[in-house]
Amino acid sequence: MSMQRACREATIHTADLSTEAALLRALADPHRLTILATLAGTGDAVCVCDFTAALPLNQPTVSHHLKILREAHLVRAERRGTWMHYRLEDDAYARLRAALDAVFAARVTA
Amino acid sequence: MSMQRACREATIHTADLSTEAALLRALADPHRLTILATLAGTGDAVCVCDFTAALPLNQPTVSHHLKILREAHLVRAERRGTWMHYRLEDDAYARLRAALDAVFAARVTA
DNA sequence: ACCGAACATCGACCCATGTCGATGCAACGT
DNA sequence: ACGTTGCATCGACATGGGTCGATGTTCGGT
Repeated sequence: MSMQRACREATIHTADLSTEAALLRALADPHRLTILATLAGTGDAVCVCDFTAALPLNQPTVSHHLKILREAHLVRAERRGTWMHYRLEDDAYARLRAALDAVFAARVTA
Repeated sequence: MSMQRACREATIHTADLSTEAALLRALADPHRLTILATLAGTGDAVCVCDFTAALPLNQPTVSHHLKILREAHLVRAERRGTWMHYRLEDDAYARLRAALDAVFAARVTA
């Protein structure tokens, strides 16, 4: 036998990462990333009309993406008269960082 | 007029984030996260047979997920006789961190 | 050379998702 | 009260993605 009999057994990660996957799935779209980058760039609330004007999407599609980000608790909506303004949730970046670390800082038992 | 006429214009982020979205889309699956967490946890190469044994998926599906991670340059494959072993790409975590920062550290023009 | 084992690929299926037009709803002004 | 405007929701459609069985490919052993 010139080589070992079989591959050594490896300990498969057992923790459930479905919540992290759900959070990351909210990022898996270029238009949603553009929305988030805009909110992060201004650091302020942005009107929906600005997104519908700038993005190559129709208004219902923009609302759809905003809803996904809202349900992922990455953005928050607030009324200002007729207009809706969206801003980043304060812990958005931290929660995404934590999700990444939950995957890669998984040096558990060693 | 009791309130301002319209919402102030906001500068929409113009940079193309499709590559970042493609990278993050490779993460948007709980089983792929489990694979990555296992590779990060062991810090070594892991045999495909370990994944097929531990994951609630059939062998072709595991190969499919590994292919997605491979094409995203997050993992690397190497033969050891009959067995295939996968390991994390060295810059996997850094590239994901960079993708996140490309979105959230977008305080551009100010 | 043959066979078996490990993994990749293929084709198909089904569900999730991005997109849009049409419609509904809420708020403001007249 | 009425119409208008801004946004959300609905229904429909097309595409993409996860999953699996069947098959192909590569390698090692006999």
